[in-house]
Amino acid sequence: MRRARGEAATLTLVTGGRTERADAAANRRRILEAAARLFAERGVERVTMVDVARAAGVGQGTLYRRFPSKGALCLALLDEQMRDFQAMVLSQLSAMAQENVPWMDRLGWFLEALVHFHATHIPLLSAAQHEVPQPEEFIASAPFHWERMTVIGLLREAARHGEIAPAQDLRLIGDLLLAPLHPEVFYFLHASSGYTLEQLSAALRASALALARA
Amino acid sequence: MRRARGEAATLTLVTGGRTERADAAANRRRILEAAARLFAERGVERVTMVDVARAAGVGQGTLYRRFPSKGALCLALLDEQMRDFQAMVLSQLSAMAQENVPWMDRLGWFLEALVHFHATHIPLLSAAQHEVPQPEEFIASAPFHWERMTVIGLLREAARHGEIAPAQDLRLIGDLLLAPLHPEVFYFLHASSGYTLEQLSAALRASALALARA
DNA sequence: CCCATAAGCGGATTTGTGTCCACTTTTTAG
DNA sequence: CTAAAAAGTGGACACAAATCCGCTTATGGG
Repeated sequence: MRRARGEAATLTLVTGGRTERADAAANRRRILEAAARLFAERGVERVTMVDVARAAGVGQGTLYRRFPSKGALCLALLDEQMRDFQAMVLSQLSAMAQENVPWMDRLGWFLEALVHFHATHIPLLSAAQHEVPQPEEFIASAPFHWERMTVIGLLREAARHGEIAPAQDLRLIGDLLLAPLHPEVFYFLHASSGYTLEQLSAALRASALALARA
Repeated sequence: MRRARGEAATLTLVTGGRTERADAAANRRRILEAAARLFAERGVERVTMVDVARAAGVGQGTLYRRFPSKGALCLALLDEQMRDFQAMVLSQLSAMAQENVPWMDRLGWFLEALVHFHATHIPLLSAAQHEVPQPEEFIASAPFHWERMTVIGLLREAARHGEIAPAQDLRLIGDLLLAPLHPEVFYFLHASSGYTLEQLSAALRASALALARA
């Protein structure tokens, strides 16, 4: 497994003084659209990167320049698909703020929303997690990072408002709450072990309360 | 990614009327030893299957006949390395039974033992989980299955002895407790997020109590 | 011991992920 | 407008995981 070349590309984009070229931006768009279509039709595993490049009308070098691995391509798609979800979450949390909903109830709601989002996106989540070259890349990615920050943030606010004990290591509690949402664990729980989404949601809500108040 | 051929080999071994041939058994031994050595020296990722075959003095076809993927080889090694650990666990649980230790304390001890086992075997655990062709193969494997059965078993005994409420869905609680021990999650918690083994052990013990009594 | 059968063998080959680098195109400053 | 610099391109190529199948060997029954 060789050094991921996209790292260099990423650094170039970040440190360069120029904006992204128009042709490159258009190609990126094309690649993402082709990948989304092919993955939805055939499943990630049965689509090769050559397939994606062909469907996008670009060469392999172009594809890899932009997405250093198949896993990175999946993560980029996941990031896009999460945009709407994130907007919905922010909107709903806003509405709850207007109504002064208890923070732990907001957390419970968010965990349930996560369960449903993960359930409807399990193919791409699972592929993203499995296709990244380095094991820890998935958890360190932007989508999972956002989930984590939100959970920990809600816990912190709950503590600040006296709903839970402030001495808790809230970061660790947040991480423990999110562990079952790791794609492989989640797939095992939902698809293999047969727990319903309602069961999982209820369990996470109960966990949040139990852990935060223990 | 083509159909795993080892499935056919496995079925043959199970349904065949014959015992394993002596040469095949010896080759299997040789392969496992070579792999253990090379993986320990260079890390799983830097060792190719050709390296293992050469070191074992067998051909590639022989290697793959026995271990359908690199991940399966890792799992087999993990299974072996877990033997001593399992024996130690059984022995310790026996000793606790003699002393009538509360079941939840036994569970807490087991969870802590798991944390330590996972910490000292994270390279192989991580590789096994990441190298298996199908995402769910790891969790369904024998080592993880044993962990799961033991945790759920201890919870059930705790309920039977009135230490925790029996109405709980103990299976789900056990699964939630084990989620942070999934290799990728565990690596993230311990190596990336900086939680010590003591912190993780304490958190799992507290989780067990909180979840089971909630 | 012999023979038939089934298990087992291995190295050439395939496949998909990822790399390489000479060439092309876009952008910006003068 | 022009030239230089930097971003970007793509298809040949490398590599490691995995497959294939004709050939070999071990086993058990007669």
